[in-house]
Amino acid sequence: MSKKIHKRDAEASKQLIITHAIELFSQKGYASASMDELAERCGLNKAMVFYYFKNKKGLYEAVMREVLEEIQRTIIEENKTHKKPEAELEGFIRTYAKFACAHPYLPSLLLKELSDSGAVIPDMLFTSMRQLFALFNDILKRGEEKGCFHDPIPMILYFMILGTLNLMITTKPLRIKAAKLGDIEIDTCDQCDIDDIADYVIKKMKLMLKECE
Amino acid sequence: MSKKIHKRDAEASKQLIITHAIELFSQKGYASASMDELAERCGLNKAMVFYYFKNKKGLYEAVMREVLEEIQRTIIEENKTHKKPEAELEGFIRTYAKFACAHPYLPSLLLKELSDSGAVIPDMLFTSMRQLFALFNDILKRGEEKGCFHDPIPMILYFMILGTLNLMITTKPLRIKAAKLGDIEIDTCDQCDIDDIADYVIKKMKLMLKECE
Amino acid sequence: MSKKIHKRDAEASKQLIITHAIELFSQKGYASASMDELAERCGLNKAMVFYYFKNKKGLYEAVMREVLEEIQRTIIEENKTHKKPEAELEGFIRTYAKFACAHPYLPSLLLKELSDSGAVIPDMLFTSMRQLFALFNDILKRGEEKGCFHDPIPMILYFMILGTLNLMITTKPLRIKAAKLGDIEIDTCDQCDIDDIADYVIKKMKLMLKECE
Amino acid sequence: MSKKIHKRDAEASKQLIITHAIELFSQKGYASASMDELAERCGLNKAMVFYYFKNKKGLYEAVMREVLEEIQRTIIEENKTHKKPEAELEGFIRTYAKFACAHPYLPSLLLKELSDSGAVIPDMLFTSMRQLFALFNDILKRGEEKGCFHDPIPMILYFMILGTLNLMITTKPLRIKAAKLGDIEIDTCDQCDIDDIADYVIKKMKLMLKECE
DNA sequence: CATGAATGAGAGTTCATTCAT
DNA sequence: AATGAATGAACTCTCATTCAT
Repeated sequence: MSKKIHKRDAEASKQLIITHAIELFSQKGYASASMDELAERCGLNKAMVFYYFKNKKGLYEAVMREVLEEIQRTIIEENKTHKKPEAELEGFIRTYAKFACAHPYLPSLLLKELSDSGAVIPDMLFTSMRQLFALFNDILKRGEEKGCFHDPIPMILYFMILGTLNLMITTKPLRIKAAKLGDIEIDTCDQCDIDDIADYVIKKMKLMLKECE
Repeated sequence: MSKKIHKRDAEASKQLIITHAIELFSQKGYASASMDELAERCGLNKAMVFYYFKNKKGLYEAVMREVLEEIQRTIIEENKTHKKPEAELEGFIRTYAKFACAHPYLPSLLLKELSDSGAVIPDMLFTSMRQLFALFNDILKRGEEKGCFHDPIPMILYFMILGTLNLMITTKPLRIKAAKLGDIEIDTCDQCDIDDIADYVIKKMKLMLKECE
Repeated sequence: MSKKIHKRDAEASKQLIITHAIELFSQKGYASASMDELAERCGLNKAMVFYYFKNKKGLYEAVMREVLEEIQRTIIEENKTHKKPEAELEGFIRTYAKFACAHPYLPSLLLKELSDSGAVIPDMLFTSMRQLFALFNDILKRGEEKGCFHDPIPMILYFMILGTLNLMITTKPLRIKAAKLGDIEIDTCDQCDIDDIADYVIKKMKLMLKECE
Repeated sequence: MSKKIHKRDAEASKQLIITHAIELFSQKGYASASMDELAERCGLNKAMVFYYFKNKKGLYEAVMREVLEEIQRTIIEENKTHKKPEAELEGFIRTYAKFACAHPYLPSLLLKELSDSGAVIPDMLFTSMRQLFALFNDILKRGEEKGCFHDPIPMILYFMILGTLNLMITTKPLRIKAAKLGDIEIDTCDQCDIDDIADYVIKKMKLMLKECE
C-alpha cells in the first residue's frame, strides 16, 4: 500500500545523498549532522547512506572531495586565458568569490575544517588545499618575476583573501541582523553583494603589491 | 563518612570549569565536546557542571562571553595611550595577534562560530562582535577624518585582519606538515612567528589605506 | 508519575545485571544476547549496563570471570580434606557435577567458549581453564606417583569428564523429548539425575585408571 | 550488456553456498555469521542465497543436515564389515575421530548446538543425533548380549566419546597456546594427533566395558 | 556543595530480507 | 537464474540531563 518505493538508480541516489549531505554538514558541522536527518531529507532509508558510503566519515570525505575539487576545477577553468599576473590574480579572487557565493556551503565547510587544521579529513583537506594554494602561489611568483608584484608572502595573502571572502559570506545573516538594529553609525556592509566585496579586495590587493614603500 | 568533599568554593569551581571548557570546546568543537570528559578534566563531578551552569549551551555561552570579553578588554586596555590612528590600528592588530597566539582557542572558537553566523550563541556572539568591531570602526573613522586613511570599508577590513590572523594560527599544524613534505618551491610560512605575521599585515594594511590611486 | 525509580545501590544493581547476564548469555550465546533484552530483564535502563560495564564484551568477561572463579573456588573448597587420590578424583567429579547441575548455565557457557577455543574471551578462559586443569592434573600425578593410577593422560581425561558431564546436562531437554517419543529400545537416561551420572563416571574412571592390562 | 552472469547451474550454486556456509557457521557461530560475508565468500549475489534457501535458518538447517548426514553415512559405510562388537566400537570411535579431524567444523557446530539443546534446529538435530546414537546403542547392546561388554550406559558413553573427541579438536589452538607458555609440569597434549587420542579413548573404553569389578 | 546512580533520547551501524529489473 | 538497490528492525553505545542522598 503506497510504500515509498525508490528509484533504483544508484548514481542518482548517491548524488542525492551527497547533495543533501553538503547542505547538512555545512549547516550543522560534522559532529552535529545526523545520519537520521540526512536520510529523512533525502527521503530514503537510513541504511542506504551506509550502502553507498562506508560510514559517516566516508560520506563526509566524499562531500569534501566533491566540494574542493569543484572549486579548484572552476578556478582553473575560468582563468586559463589570462596572460598577465594582475589579471590572473583578479581572476582568482573573482572566481572564488562568485563560486563561494553561489555555493555558500563552501565557506562554511572550509572555515570549519581550517579552524582545527582538518580534524576530520586531514589528508584530503591537506592535499586539496595545497593544490589550490599552489595555483595562487604560482600567480604571485610569476608576478614577482615580471616585476609587477612586490613583497608578497603568498601564504599570508592567500588566507587574507580566503578569510575575507569566506567570512563576509558566512557572516551575512549576522551583518544583516546587525544593520536592522539601526545603529546608524556602523556600516555592516549588509547590502554589499559579493562582486562589490571582490572588487574591493582586488583593489586593495593591488595596492598591497604595488611598489611604493 | 569523610566523603571526598571538594573545595566548597563556588567561584573557584566555576572558574575551573570554564577554564577547562574553553580548552575542550576549542579542541573538539561544541558538539563533540562531552560533559563527561569535561568533568573528568576538571576532576569534579559531572553533576556539578549542571549545578553551576544551566546546561551545555549555557556553559558554552559563559565560555564565549569570557573569551570575547577578555580579548575586548585586552585590546582596549593595551591601546588606551595611542594618539594617532596609525598607531591605534597597529595596536589593534598587534594586540589581537598576540592575544590570539597566547590563547589559541580564540581563533578556533571564533572561526567556528562565525562560520555559521553564530548557530550556537547567536545573540551573544553578535553583541560581542559588534563591540569589538565598533572599536575597530572608530579607529578607521578617525583616521579617515584626519585624512590619513583612505577608502576604508571597515567591515571588510575587519574580517580581513581577523581572517588572516585567525587562519594563520589555526592552520599552523597543517602548514608545518605541508612544509615537511618538502616541495621546495612552496613556502608555507611554517616558521613565521605571530609577530612576523602581524608586522606583515600591518605593513600591508597601511599600504591599503594610503592615498595612492 | 509512578516512574520506576531504582534502588541507587551500586553493588546490588551490578549484581543484578551480572545475574541476568549469566542467564541470558547461557541461553542465547554471546552474539545473540541483546543488551536491550538484558536491561529489560533487569528492569532497569539500558544505559546502566554500560554505566557499570565498559561494553558488551566487558560484561561478558565479568560474567565468565564470576562463573569460572566460582566453580574453581567451590572445587577447591569442597575437596580440601581428601587424603587419597581416589577420593580426590571422586570429589572433583562429584563437585563439578553438582555445581554444574545447580548452575546449568555453566556447561552451556563453557561448551560454547570451548567450541571455538575462546573466541570471545581468549585470555581469561585460558587462564581460568588452566587453573582448573592444573588442579585435576595434580590429582592424577599424585595418584600415579602413589601407584594407584595407571596410564593417565590428564588432558584427555579432563575433557572426558567435563565433556560427559556438561553434555549430559545441556542435552537433558533433548533427551527427555526423545524419551517421550517412545522408541522403547533406546534409553536416553532422561530420568537419571546428576548423581547417578556422576557415580557412573566415577566408577568408569576408576576402571580406566586401574592396573589391568 | 554482458552482465557478469553466473553459472546458471542451480545445483552447483547451491552446493557452493552450503560449502562456504559450513565453514562460516563453524567459524563464527550461527548468530555472528553474516549473509553478506557468506555471499562474498561464495563470490555471488546475496539475494541468491535467499533464492536457494528460504532464509538464514533454512540455510543453517541445510548445512547441519549435510554435515550430520555425512558423518552418519561415513560411519555406516566404513564399519559395515566388522563382525565383533569390539571392532565395531573401535571402528565407530576411529571413524568419528578421523572425520571430525578432517572436517573440523563438525565438532564446533555440534558442540554449539548441543550446548543449548539445539536452540536453532531442534527437530533436525534431534532426529539426526538420534540416528547416530541408535547406531552406537546397537553396538553396545550387541556386545552386552554376547557378553563382551559389561555395565554399559550407552547414552553416557556416547557423550563421553563425542565430548572427548570434539573438545580435544576444538581446543587444539588453546592447548597449543598453553603449551607455548612453558609451564613444564603441565602436558596439554598439544602434539598428540587425533589417532593417538582415538587410540587412547579406545583403550580406555575397553577397560570400562571389561568385566572386572 | 557534592556525589554517583539513573534515565531517555538518539547516535552510528549492521543485518536479514525483499523488490524490481 | 541473477543482480543491486532498497528497507525496517535491531543492535551497541553515548550523551546531556536529573534525582536522591
